Amino acid sequence: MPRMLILDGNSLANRAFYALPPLTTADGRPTNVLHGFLTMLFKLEQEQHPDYWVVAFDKTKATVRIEQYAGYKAQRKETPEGLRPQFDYLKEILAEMDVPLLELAGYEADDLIAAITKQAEAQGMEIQIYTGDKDALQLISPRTNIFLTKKGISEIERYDETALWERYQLRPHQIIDLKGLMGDTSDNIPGVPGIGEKTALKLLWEFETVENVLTNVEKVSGKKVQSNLKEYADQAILSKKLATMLTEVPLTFSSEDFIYRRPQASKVLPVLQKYDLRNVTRLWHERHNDEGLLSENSEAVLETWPERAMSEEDWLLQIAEWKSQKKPLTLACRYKGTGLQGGQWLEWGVANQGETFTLDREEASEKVCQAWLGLMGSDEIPKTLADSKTVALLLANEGVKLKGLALDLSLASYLIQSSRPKFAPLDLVKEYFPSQDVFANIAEEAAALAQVAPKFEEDISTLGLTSLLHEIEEPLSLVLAQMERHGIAIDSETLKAFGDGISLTLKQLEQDIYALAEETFNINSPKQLGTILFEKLSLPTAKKTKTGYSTDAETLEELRTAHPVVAKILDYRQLNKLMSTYVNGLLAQAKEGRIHTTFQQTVTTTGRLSSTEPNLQNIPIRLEQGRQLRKVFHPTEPGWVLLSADYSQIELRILAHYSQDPLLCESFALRQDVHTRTAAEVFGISLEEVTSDMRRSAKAVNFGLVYGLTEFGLSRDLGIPRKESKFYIEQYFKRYSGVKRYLEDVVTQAKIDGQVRTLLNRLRRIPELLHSNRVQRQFGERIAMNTPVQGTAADIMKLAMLKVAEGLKPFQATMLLQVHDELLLQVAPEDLENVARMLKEQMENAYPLTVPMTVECKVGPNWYEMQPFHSI
DNA sequence: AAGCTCACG
DNA sequence: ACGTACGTGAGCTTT
Repeated sequence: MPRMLILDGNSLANRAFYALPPLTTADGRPTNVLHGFLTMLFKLEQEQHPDYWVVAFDKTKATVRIEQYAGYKAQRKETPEGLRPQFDYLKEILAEMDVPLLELAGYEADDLIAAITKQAEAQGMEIQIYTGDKDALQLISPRTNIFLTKKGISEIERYDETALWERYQLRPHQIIDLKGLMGDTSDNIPGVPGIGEKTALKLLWEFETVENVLTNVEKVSGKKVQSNLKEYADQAILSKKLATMLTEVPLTFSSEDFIYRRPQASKVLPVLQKYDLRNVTRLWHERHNDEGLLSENSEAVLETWPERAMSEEDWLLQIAEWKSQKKPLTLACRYKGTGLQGGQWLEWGVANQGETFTLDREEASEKVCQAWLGLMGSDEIPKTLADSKTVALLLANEGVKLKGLALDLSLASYLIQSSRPKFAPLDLVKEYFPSQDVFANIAEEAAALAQVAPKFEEDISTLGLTSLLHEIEEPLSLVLAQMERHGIAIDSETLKAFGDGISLTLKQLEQDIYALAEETFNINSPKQLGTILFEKLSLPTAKKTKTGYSTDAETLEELRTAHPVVAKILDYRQLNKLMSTYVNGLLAQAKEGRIHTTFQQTVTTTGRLSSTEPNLQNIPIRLEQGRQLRKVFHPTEPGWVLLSADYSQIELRILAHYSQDPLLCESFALRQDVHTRTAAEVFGISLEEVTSDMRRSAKAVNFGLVYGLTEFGLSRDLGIPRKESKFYIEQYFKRYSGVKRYLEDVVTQAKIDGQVRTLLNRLRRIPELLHSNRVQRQFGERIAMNTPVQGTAADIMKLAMLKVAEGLKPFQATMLLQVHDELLLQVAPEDLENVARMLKEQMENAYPLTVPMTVECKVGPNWYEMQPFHSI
């Protein structure tokens, strides 16, 4: 079916104008709408592959509707100054892109859209309408879908009849009735006073149309509503009329007028340059690069793979055949609950060589289920999945260990483009089959995954990510599944008691603060707090945020001596954080004495893991009061101990390895305290002469290096003048010129490649390097400096986790948590010595660098009382 | 849903 | 003259 894209130029331009910051050309002409609109258009072009497209614009002044109702759109503000000229720029660019434009004196874009839609439907096209205007929902039909901009313009929500029903329980033709009753302030459609969306919907669910509501007005519940309906009956009818999009326009067009022609670089690039549209230009290039680099085929359409109906006997035979012939299977799974908590599989979709199957838990016999689970636990059947960690957890709930994982498509997609937000099956398929909209059933989902799999494999291979995927990320997902499933033991009683103590102090602090402020207010509200501190108490203001006064800890620390309430607030903040996030947060998550976090493996841009629900990677440690919390984490088995292993200075060691800077390398080779050594070099003194203050400064410099050092950042971190931080940085780079050269080189190369890589070849694209905004570009430079370092640390830790998981097998010990450069295990006391030795050995040698890696082990009865442990 | 604040590496 | 250290997730308030 040919596909037509219709864009509401005015509506989308307005959205873009308000959603985006005020960008301009070098000579000051506004361009934010151009950015927003064109970005969207390019994306649509790439994802939807239109056969026809058109952008409709209002041709204002005397519209037909003004004759009907003088108030119509009277409310509407004048087009803002920054927006008006952009319509002309936009039309100029669209013309160069060969995008058909449509406008007609006296008519709004709305009406043109309605008219085109009607004709296109008659010609049997599929129609997609893009707008921010909900009125368009009235045009929904089996052939026509509406795509509404959600927040800003970057997110789009698709509406068909089903989606509309789910959202409002209305049919498309009732949208005008809805507007008739509730009105629309932005279009100044009056509606009926006192009737908003909720009441209007209720009325329409009962009476279907405005006319029917009015006929049956006596049956309407609610006195006020009823009397308003009577009084404003005419206005309701008129409002409905105003909301109706006109399909009769004095214009005939043929589909020829709207044919999609591929935009020509020779015409488009110059006009993009004319308006300084560097981002859009970059997008243009990216699109063409991507097409060259990746095996995307815009014409690709999924094949329909037939589903075979299966009796119990068929299933048993089929499973036996797969097993004996070691057939590779692609699997999709529907389940209830989460993979982790009481999750149960409901349906499996299976795809194999052009055929698909559905295994339904309700229908399948016990025998078939057992045979199937046998297949899942078999190393000999290669499996392609979209989310192996969840599947592994679901199978573990059935007592089966997932084996034979051949390809995890979510992980593959993450490695190809780590910044891509979603990795659900549909998103994965859409990456190569952009026109795929929904899966009819689980079998079709499996078939789609099976067809997308070779494309992922190909791109993974092209990008040099094969071993990172198959040898690290995929096996790691199964290790993470085990860790999540095991969980970590927590003592809820102690935690509650801890919370009770905090509560008491918190109440007292609250009273003290109210007394000192001489009024009660919400201390948790930065806005109210700001008013009290900076207006009522007239404390000196230092920093401001977008929305008002800044009241963060750094600001308040400055004011500590200015008023006694400030210290109380700082205490309150600290305790309140402990109470809400940690005491209450963790208590809510504890089940049967354990906490099971979820490790996210496809979230960070650098390759690190993250931890959610709850986040166990940010349990307090820096301040003693919060650190106490760690007492509640303990081993699950009586008598066992917790064992932790920390990489020491892993990121600086990686920097040393990358840069081969002689001083930095030597420092590690000699196993010196690296911060003391840095201080000695920067201040030009001997190691013995370094004071603790000098060491502290040097430590901050070392930290900063990894982040992409700036004078500003260092001065803020150390609380020193910019001049001083500048001096430190200069001194540092004089002594450590190898580091300087490396950091310069990595940025230069990143600008050439548009990406950086870690030691294990993990890739991060850095589009920020091409941004027109200098701040953004510098951000890109810091990313280029930081990602290889942070990412390599993540690579090495992941590799170490695999080796440790393997090494733990002979022992009574479990891996519990990973906190970026630390692993936490629980161990039976008789195995402690051996496990600690293995742990240190495997971590230190996971991926040898040119400088030694060191790992510090600690042991204790809980996560608070950890003492250094040196194996013999 | 966005902004602020703050916990961790 | 600007606005900045890198990477996360959660709770709370305000819009």
